[in-house]
Amino acid sequence: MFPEDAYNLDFFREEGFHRKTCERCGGRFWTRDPTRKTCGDPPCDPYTFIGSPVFRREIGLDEMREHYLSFFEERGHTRIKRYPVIARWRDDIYLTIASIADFQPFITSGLVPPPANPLTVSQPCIRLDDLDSVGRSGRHLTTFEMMAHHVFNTPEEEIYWKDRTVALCDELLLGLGADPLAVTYKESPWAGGGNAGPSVEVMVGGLELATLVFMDMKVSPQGDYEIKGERYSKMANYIVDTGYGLERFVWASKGSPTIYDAIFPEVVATISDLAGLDSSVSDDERTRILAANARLAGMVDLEDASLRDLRRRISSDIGISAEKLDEIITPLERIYAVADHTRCLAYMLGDGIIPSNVKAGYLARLVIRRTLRQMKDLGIGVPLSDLVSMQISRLDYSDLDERLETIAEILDQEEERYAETLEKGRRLVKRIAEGYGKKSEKIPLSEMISLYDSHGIPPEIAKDAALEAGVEVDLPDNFYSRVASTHIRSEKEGREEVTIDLPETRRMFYERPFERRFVAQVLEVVDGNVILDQTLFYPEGGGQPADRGLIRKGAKAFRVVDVQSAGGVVLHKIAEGESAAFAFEIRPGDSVEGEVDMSRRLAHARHHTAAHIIHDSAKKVLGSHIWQAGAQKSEERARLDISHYKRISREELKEIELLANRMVMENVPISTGWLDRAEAEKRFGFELYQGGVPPGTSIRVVQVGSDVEACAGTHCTNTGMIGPIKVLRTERVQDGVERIEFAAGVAAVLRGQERDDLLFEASDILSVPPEQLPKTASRFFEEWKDLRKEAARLKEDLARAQMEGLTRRAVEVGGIKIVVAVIENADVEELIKAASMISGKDYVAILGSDKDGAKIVTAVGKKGLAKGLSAGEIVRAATLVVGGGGGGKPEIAQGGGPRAEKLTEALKAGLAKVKASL
RNA sequence: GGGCUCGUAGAUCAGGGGUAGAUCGUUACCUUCGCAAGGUAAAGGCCGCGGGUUCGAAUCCCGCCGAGUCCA
Repeated sequence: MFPEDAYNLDFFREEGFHRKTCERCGGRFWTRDPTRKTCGDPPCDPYTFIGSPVFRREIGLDEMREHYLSFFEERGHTRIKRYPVIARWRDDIYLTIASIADFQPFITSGLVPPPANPLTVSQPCIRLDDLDSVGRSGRHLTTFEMMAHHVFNTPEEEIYWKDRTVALCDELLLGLGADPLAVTYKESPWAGGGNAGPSVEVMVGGLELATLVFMDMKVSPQGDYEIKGERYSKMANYIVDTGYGLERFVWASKGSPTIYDAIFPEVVATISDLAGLDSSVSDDERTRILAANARLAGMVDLEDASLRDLRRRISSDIGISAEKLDEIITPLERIYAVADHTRCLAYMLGDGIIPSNVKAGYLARLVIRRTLRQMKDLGIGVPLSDLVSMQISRLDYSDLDERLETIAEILDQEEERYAETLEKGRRLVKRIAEGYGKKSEKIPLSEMISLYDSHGIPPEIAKDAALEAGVEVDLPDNFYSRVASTHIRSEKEGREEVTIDLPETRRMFYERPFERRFVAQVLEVVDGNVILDQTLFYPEGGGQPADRGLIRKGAKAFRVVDVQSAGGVVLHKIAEGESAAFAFEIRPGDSVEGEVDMSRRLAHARHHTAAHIIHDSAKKVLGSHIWQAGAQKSEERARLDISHYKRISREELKEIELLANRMVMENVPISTGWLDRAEAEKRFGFELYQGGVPPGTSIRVVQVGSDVEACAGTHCTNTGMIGPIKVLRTERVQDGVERIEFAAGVAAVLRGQERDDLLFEASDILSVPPEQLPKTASRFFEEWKDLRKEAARLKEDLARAQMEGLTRRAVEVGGIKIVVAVIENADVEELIKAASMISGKDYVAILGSDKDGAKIVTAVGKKGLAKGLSAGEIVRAATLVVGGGGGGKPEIAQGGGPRAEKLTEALKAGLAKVKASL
């Protein structure tokens, strides 16, 4: 735990606060009220603000946000713009879940200075953890704005720490008209994301309005403090991390029965209208029920089981039947959920998340489908895109019109797709249900899990469809946890960080990008890697592969096969067979000469610059929702993955290619340079970070025409240097991510030639010029299909003719007529046709052919079957002779073997088998 | 990043080593003054693509392409 004095603030003492122990939960808290006995946090205290607001007057979202931000601005904080709700700068989370998430990991760790200090921001956050409670509890939201002020203190400079933080909070609350005696500060150790520290929860009227975290520890196995089972030690930097719930402030100011009524009453009203909500319940009664619901729900965690208890308590509290309560409250819950979810989608899609089956996109789809289900239950007929558009218009996007258009298209497509999935699902369930229905069994749980897991059919919908077919299902209450338990979790392997205790290698490839040779001093040789004081070798990074080349000492040359960077130190890997000699030959302190394979480097540079151009062109052709989702370059080709919600058409692709080549022909210079991070972000925004966020106070910014990216790669000096750009193909790597494969420079010419070769080879085969290939190919294909049908018909005719001749040559054994014959040049299909015709005349057929080895087909007519003959057994006896095997049904069977010369003998063996069986 | 499922006729899907099927739709004919319905018949298949195993692959195995879905 923290030291005893962690919460002993001068502020509390000076203001006459008392430190107390809650008589319900035992937690410590601070209050001005000498008579207070409980900490203020539910369930120790109930909601008291519902119906009796804690602030002076009602304040809406926009006004409250502005009030907060200007309050802190007036007190020395710099207001900064909100970050996107999709955390593109993080690789550990998909969504921005707190204001502090904006500054992790580099700013909190001290690697990068904050954009301002101290600062204030109102950061929209999305948390989907309590999705099930949204709409039901009266207080849960998927999306909320975390208003915050943050301070980043260093050992050199402390801006302010605990006292001023709490003082500011207190001033804010009292300024809004909160009763000083009603405000309590509850002590609560905080830990998360590898950091920890003391925190206070700020409670008013039973509602937690803010949390003030004093982050001053980090995870450390040998640390002195233990919090929630992990050991922590003090950090040099210490950070004020506050979080004020904008929506809760608004709710507290209004005292409405639910938070939803407080923050977007007009959206709730619109959705109610669309749902044609029955207004037979008086507003008074509804308010009473909701207030009771919210008050009680505030006291408990919402699990499915406890929801039922909750309902029972409410119905007895206000004296109506549980059924009646359900009838009134369920549609309201759905309306609230839709109001919340559509706002969540407005932020998600507005900030550029493309729905997908993976990653952040999956979360968007999850919310979309949930919302669609709720809308259907409510009987809302308008498209989801209408509701989301209404929500987006409330946000402040500068390019609203283009966004609205794209988002409407995305949502309409999602809605249509979900309908298709469900329709397909219903058919599938019906088929499965019929299968179990026949056996008069229930549909087992395993089947229900597979329906959900593999086909996305929610169990409720599956159940409905099954009941329609008159089949019961096995559906336990804990269905979803059963699904979860079928997924085995695999532990992620942490990448080993190589730390080398040497100064950073001087990287000369930025100033002298096209210089081949350099002289450097050897600092160290480790595991076949050489470390130099400076280098022209580019280490792998940003999708650009490592350079190769030579390192020379005197007359001896060693091949560099890989170059990696570890903590700023560049490692040059020497070829396997040469590293022993190298270690012997070259020692720390030696002077060596390096030589970079420049044709490889140039190919990489061309592909890298071309990737930026393709990205820019794609954005122009497809829309501003395009983000890079990954990239990889090689000498031969490169690929760029971009976020896009549908397949790129041929036409669009051609347009992208054309635009890219125009940019090349314009031969504009490419500017690269190091910029202060904060300055770069201010000028270019988060669109800089297409390839991820690099660490460091200054970042390298590469500008190619209108495309500006933070990028550490080596680039051409002007676009003309790239040479031609040839787009090769697109691929859908995931739902919502399209891959464009292309080649640039020499590689583009070579790839073009390869395609020409294919074209010429194909036209040579058909003896037509390339421009006639499509027409000719389709003609050939049509003709081939016709001929195939013709051949089948002819084989039928031929078989019939054969049959007539053969039946005349039948032998008779024990009352069964048997045809044994070789049909020259017949394939298996012909043999089968003839044999089945012969057996149709109630003969036994044993036919063979020596086309491509021995082929034997046997067939048995009705009479033969009655006597116990089996075509399968006969063919097995015969094919054994030709060194093969065969089988089939009793009526007809086929087989063969490699030893065609023994065909006649084999047929005899077949006949012998018949004789033996009779 | 991991898991699961599916690509067979225009559509929806059976079949899961041994002659490619059903239903709907299409076309023609019968019936009718005409239409619908009904009856009869026909047309319509590189069984996603490429390898492998096998006497034989739509079917089994591997790879690829395309689609769907659940989870982190």
